[in-house]
Amino acid sequence: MADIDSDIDSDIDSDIDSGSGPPAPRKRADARRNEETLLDAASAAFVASGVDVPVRDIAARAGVGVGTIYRHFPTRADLIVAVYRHQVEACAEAGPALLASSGTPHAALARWIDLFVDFLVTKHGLAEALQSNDAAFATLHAYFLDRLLPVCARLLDAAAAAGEILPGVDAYHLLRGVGNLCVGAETDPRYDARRMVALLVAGLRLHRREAARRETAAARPAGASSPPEQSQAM
Amino acid sequence: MADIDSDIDSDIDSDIDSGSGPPAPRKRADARRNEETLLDAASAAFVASGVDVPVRDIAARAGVGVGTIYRHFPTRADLIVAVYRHQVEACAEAGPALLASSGTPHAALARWIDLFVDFLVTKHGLAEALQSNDAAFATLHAYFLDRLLPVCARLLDAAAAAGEILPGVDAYHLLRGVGNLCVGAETDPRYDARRMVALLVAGLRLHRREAARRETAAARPAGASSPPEQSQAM
DNA sequence: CAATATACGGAACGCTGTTCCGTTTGCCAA
DNA sequence: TTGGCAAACGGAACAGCGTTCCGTATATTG
Repeated sequence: MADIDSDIDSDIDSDIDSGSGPPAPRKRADARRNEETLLDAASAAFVASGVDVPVRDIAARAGVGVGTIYRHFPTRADLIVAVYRHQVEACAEAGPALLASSGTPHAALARWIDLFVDFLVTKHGLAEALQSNDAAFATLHAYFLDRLLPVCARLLDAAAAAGEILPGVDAYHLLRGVGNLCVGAETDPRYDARRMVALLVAGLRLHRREAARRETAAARPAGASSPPEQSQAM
Repeated sequence: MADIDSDIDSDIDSDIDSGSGPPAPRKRADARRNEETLLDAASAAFVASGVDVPVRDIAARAGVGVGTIYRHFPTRADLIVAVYRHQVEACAEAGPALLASSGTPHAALARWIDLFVDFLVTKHGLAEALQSNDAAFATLHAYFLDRLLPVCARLLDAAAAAGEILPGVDAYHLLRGVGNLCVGAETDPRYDARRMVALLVAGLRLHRREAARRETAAARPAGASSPPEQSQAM
């Protein structure tokens, strides 16, 4: 499975007057240099010690003071987003492509989730950070949701429209569930997150029997309709 | 759904010479009193601020110094285990009971997992602590596994033997997956862990079509047997 | 009522994230 | 080229955490 590209941002100051807002008074040269250095250092530090590596370590790697980090990236989430921006973007863009190239919408969904899982699982502590409700990670949360939620929703809708999965599962739940299942995937050799995710994805498939039941239920007056199998677990 | 009992240990020093090992020279009265006070304080603090409440807060609640906590409970995990021991025990004991009383093994499994999820979801941060690979939580991990893994395995085996679920899913994976799905269930109102767990449990069901395919595959020479639907996601 | 082992309290240490300000440095205009 | 100033830097300093350690207090026992 081809993984998403993993090079580092090089278009840091590419917002040179995009036409809207205040003129953006152009940053100093050393500032731009440091920002790039910091991204490299952070990327390396994340690989070595996870995304929750001490700020001082990143600063030391980059050869700057801690103040410089906070000036460029007010929260840790901003730094994480900057480091993984390209990969998240690639994952988002892969969604529509998979929908077009895959046999069925469900296959596309499964493949896309695979991509997402591969990404999460190979970044120490990213999954953990994503579910953390620490205020420092709010930006991270927001960014991932902003980029990936629409993609996931579209795949989900397509699969539901094709009658392959049961409707009513929203993208947020799925994304969050998948993210949750990835927690600890790297540190625990006994645990295989991919397998559990596959089970989850399998769980939302609509099977012949359920589909039939669902149709007869739809024909009857709505209300106490008995939802499919997994509801017996509630 | 009846939840597990939630009273606090009162048989702290019930190991008064159980016959084995060194004579256990009987603790001082104030020590026993403090241990109980600490359990109460910790229980209250966990409810108020989650299981990762600062040690000092627990100490303040109990009216003791932090040293006293560490003397009684060397690691935070020991304290957590002590507080929730009864409930975990009850959950473990409910397994065989459910297997006997429920219609099918799969129903028993689903109900038991419900019990487990209800327990996890109502304890702030417990799920998070369970997957944390922080060394401080090793005891917690070990205890939960020790008590719940055999129960889960037995339910799983029963369901597999009845042909209701696909074999080859081991109890550790399931327990861990369910635990993972419970992370953040309390703090994120948009997320419904129970629903995702239900999906996961549904995912391991063996359906008519798959069962048939599985049988023909078993009849053929083993090796490149194509596993059921969810494998297309791998 | 001593003597002593046991347990207690909380100061102290080390490691975090985060802020803040004196100092340095790039930039531009004179 | 140079002077001045805004921008950026570095790291000391602060606050909050877990954990350790030891002088002090106290329950127990003879």
